[in-house]
Amino acid sequence: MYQRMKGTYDVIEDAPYFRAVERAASEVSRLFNFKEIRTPLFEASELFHRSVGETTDIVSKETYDFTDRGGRRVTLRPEGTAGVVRAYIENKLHADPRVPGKYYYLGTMYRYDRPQKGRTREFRQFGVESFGTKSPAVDAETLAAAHTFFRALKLQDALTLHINTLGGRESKANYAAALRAHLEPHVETLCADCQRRYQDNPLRILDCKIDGDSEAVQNAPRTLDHLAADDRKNFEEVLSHLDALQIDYVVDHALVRGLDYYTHTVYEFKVDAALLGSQNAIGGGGRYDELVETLGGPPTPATGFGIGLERLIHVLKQRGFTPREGHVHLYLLAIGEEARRRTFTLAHELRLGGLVVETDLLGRSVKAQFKQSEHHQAAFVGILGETELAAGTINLKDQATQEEQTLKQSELLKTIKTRLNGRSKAPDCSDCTEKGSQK
RNA sequence: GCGGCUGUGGCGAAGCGGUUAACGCACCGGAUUGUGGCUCCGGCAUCCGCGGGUUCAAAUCCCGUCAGUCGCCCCA
Repeated sequence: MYQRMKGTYDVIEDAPYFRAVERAASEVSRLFNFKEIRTPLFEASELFHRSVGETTDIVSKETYDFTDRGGRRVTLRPEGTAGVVRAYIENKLHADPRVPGKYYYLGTMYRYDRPQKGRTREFRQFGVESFGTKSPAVDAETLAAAHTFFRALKLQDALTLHINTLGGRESKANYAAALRAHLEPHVETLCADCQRRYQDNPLRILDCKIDGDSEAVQNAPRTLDHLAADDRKNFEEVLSHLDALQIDYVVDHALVRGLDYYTHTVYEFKVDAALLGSQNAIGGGGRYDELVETLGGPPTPATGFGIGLERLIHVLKQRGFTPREGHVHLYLLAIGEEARRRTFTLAHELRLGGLVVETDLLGRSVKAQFKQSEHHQAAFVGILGETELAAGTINLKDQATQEEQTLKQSELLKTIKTRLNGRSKAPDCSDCTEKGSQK
């Protein structure tokens, strides 16, 4: 038997959750006027290596790299930003007079990681990118979009926004140097990973789980103390914009992020560890003012975030969120061959009228047909036998009340719609009435 | 990339070396050929993730492999 590849899974029962979340994402994007962009699932390996960073965990051990039949080095996208930036440059979107240029994406990402709770090799993200300005208001606007998205899913009080700033290129470099100088006498005491980070990317030592609590790291200089005046002002403006929007946050000086392209504002959305196992980040993002230029475009500051959909859904489930499910409105039950021929065509007519209809196609016994109607959780069962066939009527049984009435087949559609809409709880018939009214 | 645990029908789960693989739920058929959900009767794993080994004998022991799961690293 073939089985799915490690770290992948089939979305079946969860499909309604994804639909709900994706719908919220596109709806929020519409409100904030982010245009949808769909970029390829794979790109030249070089693109990700250059943008994400050669020494990052993502590139050094988690990318899906392969050589295609033409000998090209190809990589399945591990995150969304690099591809969007590539498309931004290649399609000359910087020429668009609407600045900032605002885009959102929804799609699968691939990381060759060891799967565990909240982590698979193929996963989905909703992300947003805003190009063309350093304005702190834009950072705040993207965060407002994320906040609105979480609010739409009633998740805003389950998450905490952790935020920090790395400063611009110079501040970042100055800080890295200061950090190195501070840690120099302690290098020997650091874990093996951090000894490597000391060379490659000292900032990452700050959020190391092993050394993060050590005295040397605790007493390390803070990013804020090494910021250029402008950088500090910029960060303060982001925060004041968030205050103005009443978006809560925690300034977290140890927050560094694992991708090299970040500058200035960086942030993560975290949930209680208990909800997601050891994974507590549901999304993250920040500013990447150098990346567009690094990848060959004109100097273009930008900012954006990515949010993991399956982690989000995991939290939604734990909080009791249930997506609206599809319901079968009517199960048409036939007694006898002649009647079966009629239910077959009747089902079609009613579907054209906007009802969700099931009927027996296998010649099942009456008892078996009733069982099927239960399995489908049909709101109504329509029973058609010789008598009804001759009279042009049908017996309509309301599964909620068990009441059965005989009515004309021609009145079925109207009767069912009326009664479904009059019902306080599900089944929801908004879809069928919309379609019905268009006819 | 590293470590722990796990893998028996659609699902849950017993069996842990001795020969027809418990049981519960679900499902299917019948009692009841035009009205189901209760009850009763019957059916439903040529086989215990896969491959190999040990043994007279393996679902049960060993090795490998695949998958799941949890943790580390890191991130979504």
